Order: sequence, then structure tokens, then C-alpha cells
Amino acid sequence: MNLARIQTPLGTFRAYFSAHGLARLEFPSARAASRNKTRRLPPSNSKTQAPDFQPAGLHVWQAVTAKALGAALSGHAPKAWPPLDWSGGTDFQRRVWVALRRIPPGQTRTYAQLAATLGQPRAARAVGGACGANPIPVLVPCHRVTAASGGLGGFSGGLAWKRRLLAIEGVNLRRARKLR
DNA sequence: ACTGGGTAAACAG
DNA sequence: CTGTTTACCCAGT
Repeated sequence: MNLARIQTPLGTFRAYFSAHGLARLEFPSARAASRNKTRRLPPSNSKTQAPDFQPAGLHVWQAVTAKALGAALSGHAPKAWPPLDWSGGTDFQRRVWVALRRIPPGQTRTYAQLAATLGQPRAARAVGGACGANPIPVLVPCHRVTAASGGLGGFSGGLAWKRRLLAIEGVNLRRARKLR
């Protein structure tokens, strides 16, 4: 895995690139959190990691990722994306992550709505699990998925980040709940 | 506001 | 294969 630090107004994110693209994005201070708590977020196939690879477009990927992250943190949809390496996910998880990317900034969906768009209206709970396993938060906007009850649901990076990201996009949680 | 039953998927053993 | 654990949902109190 190839690490890049991305400075933003909200802190330094860490982006990990495999030979196939962006594989993981960590919030600032996710390091300390992952040391203390037994956060088993990454699909970390520490065994299958290639020793020394240097993807041809790595620097371009890093620049594109930094720009995309900057846009996302300003509440805009990125104009360009790096390739995403989702090889660690199951088929179901990848379907959920694809669906996540079709939710525009400023909008939210419930876990049940997302499940319905996948043609599995009863899989709300499983969708929650897949969101929690999303290795690329912010860019793959799992923060736009909330509980149907009006609650926030959960967030792998901590609920404070979820609230923050939604606030940046202008989502008023109280109003979003009412409109439902 | 709270509860219980239903549910899909991942995971440990 | 069975049992356990979820970032859930909904119809009942």
C-alpha cells in the first residue's frame, strides 16, 4: 500500500493506494483511534500486499484524490475521481458502495431506501453493515445514509464527522426528518 | 417513547 | 451448518 497524506482545512487525511487505485481513506487522527480501540476497519490483507509496486499514474491519482477530497469537503461533487480499488469488498458491499455514489451532495437516503434501490427492500440492516465497511468515506458518501427514524445511524469515523460532513453540505437533520 | 419480531449479510467455530 | 452480531424497520402498545 502506498500512503499519501492529504492536507485539508479539516486536518490531514491519509490515502492508501494499491496497484489498482485508491483503496482506503482515513480521517485525521484515525491512527490514534485505531491503535487504542481494536478497530478492524480495513480489509487489511496484510499478507497479500505486493512488496514494491509503483503504479504508473500514482502521482496523478494522488493529485486527483486530493482535489476530489477538497471538493467533497466543500460540499461539492468531485469533478474527477481516481480509480477506486474495491477488491476487498463482497459483491453485496460493492453494490451498496456504487449506489452510495449516486446520492448527490446535500441529499440523504435511509438505509431502507438504499436497500430498495438495490431491489432488496428488506436488506436495510445489511446495507448498514456495508456502509460501515466502506473503506473510502467522504468520497464514497456513506454519511448521507441515515436511519428512517430520523436518527443518524452510525459512522465508522465517529458520529461527529458524520454531523460535520452533513452540515457542510447544508443538510438540516431536523428538516430532513420532517420531510420524510 | 418503547418493545418485539422480522429481516439480510458477515463471521466465528 | 448453526449461532451471534449488526451503522435497521415497522406495527404494535
